[in-house]
Amino acid sequence: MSKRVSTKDKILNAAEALFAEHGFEQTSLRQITADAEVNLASVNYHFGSKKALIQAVMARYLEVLMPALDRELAKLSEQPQVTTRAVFDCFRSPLNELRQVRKHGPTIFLSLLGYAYADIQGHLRRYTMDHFGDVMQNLLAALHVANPNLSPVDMFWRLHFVLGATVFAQVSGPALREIAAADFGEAIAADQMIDRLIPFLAGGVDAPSR
Amino acid sequence: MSKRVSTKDKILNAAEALFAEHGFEQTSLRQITADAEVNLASVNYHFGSKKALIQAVMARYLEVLMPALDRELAKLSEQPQVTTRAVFDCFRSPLNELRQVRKHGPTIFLSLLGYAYADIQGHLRRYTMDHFGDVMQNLLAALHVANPNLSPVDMFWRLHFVLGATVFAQVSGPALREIAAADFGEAIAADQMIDRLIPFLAGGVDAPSR
DNA sequence: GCACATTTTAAACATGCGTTTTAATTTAAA
DNA sequence: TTTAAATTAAAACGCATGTTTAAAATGTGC
Repeated sequence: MSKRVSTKDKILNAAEALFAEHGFEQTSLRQITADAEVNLASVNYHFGSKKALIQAVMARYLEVLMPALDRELAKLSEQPQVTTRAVFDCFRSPLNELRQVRKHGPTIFLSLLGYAYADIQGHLRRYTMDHFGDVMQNLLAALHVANPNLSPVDMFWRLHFVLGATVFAQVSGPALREIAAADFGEAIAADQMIDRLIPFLAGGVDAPSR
Repeated sequence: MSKRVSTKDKILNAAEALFAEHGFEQTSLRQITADAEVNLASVNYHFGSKKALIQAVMARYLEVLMPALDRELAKLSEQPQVTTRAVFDCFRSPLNELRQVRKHGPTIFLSLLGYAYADIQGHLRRYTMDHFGDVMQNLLAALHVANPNLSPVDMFWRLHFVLGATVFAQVSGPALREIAAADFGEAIAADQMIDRLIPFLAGGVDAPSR
């Protein structure tokens, strides 16, 4: 009944799970191909290199998320009033869409984004910025409308604090949830974290600048 | 005139600079020993292993910062009123002290903390938590006093959002400063970033929880 | 100045990595 | 069914890593 999965997709699926859990550099092609139950050489055959595989994994997500986020931001810009909170709420439905397509989609994507961002070598940073640059600009613009009192350079930094809090919480999410469960006897699902995150981010961006 | 520097210290100095710039995993013992101008084997001779070296580098910072931060938090707890902002200001003087001892001390320390925190394998996470656990608790307590309306579990998460924004901004600091300089023609020193960061963090922690 | 412990050095070791090669196999078209 | 292309498979390559070894050099106490 179930459709045959191509080698290419088997690799992508195994790779994204391992990347999200261990990062790009720490994940070997041997782990990936073992998990995917394909031959080691097939990665280089289908993708050319490990770098290209990483970019392909990211592309699968960016192609879904980017248009969705752009749509939400466009919708928002038609509103008479734009609050910081409303800007961040624009992320909710794209991420939820992603969750429907892929169970752990948002978690994986944000983890990937975190690792991509922390990537010093920059080949991924350049790649993601090429695809994310426009959305970044739209985000900055929307946040500026919501917060005209903040200087562009202040907003630039705050947007990166936002990104930092987000991806960091996501990357260390499993460990943190473990600690939280032990300390508070309360399990926190990944999709609940964004509910905790958004108020924090909006409060940070809306804060007076000194 | 200048004192002879021991091999051990030469290794520690070279290691911390490279760790802060490239992370723990991406830095090889060969890079470290080349920069330190010592023999490759001396790392294993003096420290036993790369893991032990990493912990020794962290320890040098923790031993300076932890007591200083504890002192500031204790001083704060004697005040009649405690605000979230005041809690975060407790970091200023310990970090400045660090800067006087080591020129790029705060930058390096926060970068190290970031890499340590992102470290999945956990040997460093466990190590740093052993040394940082008490301060974490004191921080949580102080923040709870400043913000009694927030539930412990909410505070737990927000503290980690804070940590995320901080270390992330620090780790990607060089690249971000580069972009900022290009986009705004404005160079931003590392020690000015904390002035931008603290208002953001305080605003985030003080935000309503939904 | 000698004997012993400490430290430094150079070389090799074992392991894991991304990649390439070459042959076997499967797939698809004629 | 035959033939050519696409894919899979196993093995090896070249390189970088952390670590270990054993000899040389240096320092130290008597």
